[in-house]
Amino acid sequence: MEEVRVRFPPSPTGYLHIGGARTALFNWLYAKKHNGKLILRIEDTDEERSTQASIDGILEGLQWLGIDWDEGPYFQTEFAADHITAANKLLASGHAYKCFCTKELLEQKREAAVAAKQEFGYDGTCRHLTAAEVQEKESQGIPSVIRFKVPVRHGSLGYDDQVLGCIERAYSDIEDFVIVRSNGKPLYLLCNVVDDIRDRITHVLRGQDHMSNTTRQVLLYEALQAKLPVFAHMPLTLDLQKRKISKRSHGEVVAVQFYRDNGFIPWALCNFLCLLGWNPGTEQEFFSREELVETFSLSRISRVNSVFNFKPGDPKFITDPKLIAINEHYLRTMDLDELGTLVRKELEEENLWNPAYEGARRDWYLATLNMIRDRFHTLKDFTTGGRAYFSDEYAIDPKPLAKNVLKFPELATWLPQLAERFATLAEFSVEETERVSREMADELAIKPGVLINGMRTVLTGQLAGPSMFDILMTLSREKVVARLKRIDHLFAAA
RNA sequence: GUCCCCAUCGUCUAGUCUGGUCCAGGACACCGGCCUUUCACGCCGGCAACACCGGUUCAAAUCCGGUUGGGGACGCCA
Repeated sequence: MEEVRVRFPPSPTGYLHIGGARTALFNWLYAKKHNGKLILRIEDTDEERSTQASIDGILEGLQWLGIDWDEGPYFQTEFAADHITAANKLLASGHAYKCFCTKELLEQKREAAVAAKQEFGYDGTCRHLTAAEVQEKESQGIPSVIRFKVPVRHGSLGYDDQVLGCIERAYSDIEDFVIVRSNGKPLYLLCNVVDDIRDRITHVLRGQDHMSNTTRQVLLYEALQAKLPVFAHMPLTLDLQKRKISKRSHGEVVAVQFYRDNGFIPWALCNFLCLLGWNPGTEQEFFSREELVETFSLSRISRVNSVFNFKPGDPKFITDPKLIAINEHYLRTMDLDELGTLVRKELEEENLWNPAYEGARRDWYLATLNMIRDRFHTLKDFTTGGRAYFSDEYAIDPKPLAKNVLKFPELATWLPQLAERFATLAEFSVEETERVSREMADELAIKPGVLINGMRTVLTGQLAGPSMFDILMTLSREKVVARLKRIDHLFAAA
């Protein structure tokens, strides 16, 4: 059987956004599923807008997501000769012609047509120029573009889309399109096809915004006498206003980098993205890589555009709530060693990493992550809300400080007294610490919660957290006693 | 103006091809309860949708037609 070869061809004119990432992911999944190859091709033929920063951003984004490619990255501009050769071939075979209409004139005509609410396609002015007329214009030095000559046929052109079914369009509705600029540089429609032919691409999986390109490119394949790949157009991702998402209008939240910078787990993003416009036909929503590769199929891609549920300025959700929920799910269920590696990066960035966490304190490190991960949302929480587990320098959140500590001024003496009892305990265990804590609350005739919650806030800086006595064990007797004793400043400041 | 695609809870979606098992299932979010030293997790429960109008049929979310709505494309961008 023919090898499956798919490609992801971003144009380096901006950062990798979630729509592009999803396209890459679907292609990657399809390649993996069929033991095929994914080709990465940077389509940099727009010299004015392509940037190196964008290329770097796209590559980094894909790598971070874990989407690897088998060939490339190829750069489209490096194959300019192929594109020119193909254009000349089309010219020679009568499938294309030189057009001398100026950009300005065309724009004028178009504007007039729009104003008059008329059709505004190319009118075919240069389509029927004789060889002599062409020669004369060229001798006068008039610049020209090369246009594809759409065949005059009755009926319509169709192709079988793997997602949408049979797509048809009347030949008469397709206008002659430019394939080479007047400066000799070939355009996307042509380059893309020439490269796909050269790269032996068997399946073209891209967004529905390319549908009209596909119709024209089918013509190109035919004229170039190349075998047509299989096409599949996936639905677009829109915002709540049903607008196409773009970094310009939506900001960082649609950029893949945003998720890396905000502590998201790469695979959680992939898992979320795959559910946007695709489903397995079962009620399964979480997939390992292997499961997703196994389950993925083009036939289950939706035909309906999906909405990225992001509300700008929402204080509770920095992005689509479902994406956050998926991230939380992986945070608390993923393999501890893997989590350890991800959290290590976060700790290192904040100078909280201790090499012993990979050695003597490995068990402590993983057990601590396991204890605190249940109520975290992102990897960032390990260095913010979880900071007190890794450093003695941590801030006390003002809200719990007021509610759990300052509200009971007596804690200024109670907590150091409790520390003293901990210090002299024969056995520093969950049971014993709880016993003496409750015992002391009894003696003082107060609710145990006063001591427990006060302790929590002093020891972790937080309003809430894991079971208090587990925290005690994790922190160690020394730290607990020390932290509970030096609390004068908390009251002094207030 | 022309062409193409689409239409189920607030959002992601199952069900549409192969009409009846769907007074429409799951997830997220939201609300309530249980658990509990806190907050989460977890568990249990609740709210919430077939765009509209016609037609076909014993029977329509499902088939057909129309309307409306949304999206995409119409570049010497990709």
